Amino acid sequence: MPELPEVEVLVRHLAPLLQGKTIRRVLVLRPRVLRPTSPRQLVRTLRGARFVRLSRRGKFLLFTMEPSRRTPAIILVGHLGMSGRMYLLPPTAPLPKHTVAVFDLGKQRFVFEDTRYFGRLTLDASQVQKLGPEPLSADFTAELFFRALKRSSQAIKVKLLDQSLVAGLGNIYASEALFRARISPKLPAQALGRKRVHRLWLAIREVLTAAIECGSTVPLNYAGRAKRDGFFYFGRRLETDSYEERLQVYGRSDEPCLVCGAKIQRCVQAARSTFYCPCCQRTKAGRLQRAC
DNA sequence: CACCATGTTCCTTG
DNA sequence: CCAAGGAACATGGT
Repeated sequence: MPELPEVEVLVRHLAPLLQGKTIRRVLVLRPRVLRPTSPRQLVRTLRGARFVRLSRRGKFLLFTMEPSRRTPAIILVGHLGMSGRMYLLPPTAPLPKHTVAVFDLGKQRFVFEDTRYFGRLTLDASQVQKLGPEPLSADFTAELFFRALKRSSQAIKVKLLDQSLVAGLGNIYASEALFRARISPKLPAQALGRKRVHRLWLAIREVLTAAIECGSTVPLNYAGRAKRDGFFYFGRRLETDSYEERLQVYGRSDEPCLVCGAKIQRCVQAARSTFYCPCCQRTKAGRLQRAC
């Protein structure tokens, strides 16, 4: 369940639950997911360590740990990949099929589960340091964004997935932000003028903020086995009432645009699906079109 | 069997 | 150096 808002909501959920807890035992079931850290290395470093702080950087979770021995401060880095989940379970509960690692905390167990094993749990922070600015921080300015885009001929949608440009956008919110900014995903990044870049900059921040707000409002079941769990990620506030769609274009090909009614299109860019309204998100600045 | 999937990295080709 | 395309990683759901 990745992308910045999901990670942010998870971090806020986990932080108070882990705060101050000591890891009594470390169990690693999928060593590959730790790379380049070895299971032995992880066990040795984390056994006896205490959770001090949990934060987020892009799509990464950063666990600041107080070491058990007189060693340098520890940062444990987590990434959920496509299907990663982290949650607490009672020690008696059976471990899920695709468990990567388990931390024994005494009365509870902290579980990292990841069906596809694309995630990461490691002591290597090198990937984190390559990240661009946090989109919701003051570091991410429209001017900086404009200058970075000006240097790239890549399609803007593809560029938005570049974590060194801005950290945390993924395939869903990239499409959503472009729709909100009424910019075609196929435009070369450098073709965007200041005005559009500013609109996109704002749209990115709005889309992410709204998603975090939505996820924070809804009771989420992190450990639940539910297939289509009530993750705000998938669009609806709750499966109960409220038709309020959070996602306006993603996954909606052939459905009507909520603004103009035109059919939402799907295309493939960099081997990933992009969703957009061909009418609201035109390639050229252009003027009104009948369908809109 | 086919196709799709929230992510990232690596490789080849031009 | 850049960009694009494909494959890889691995496991599911529809």
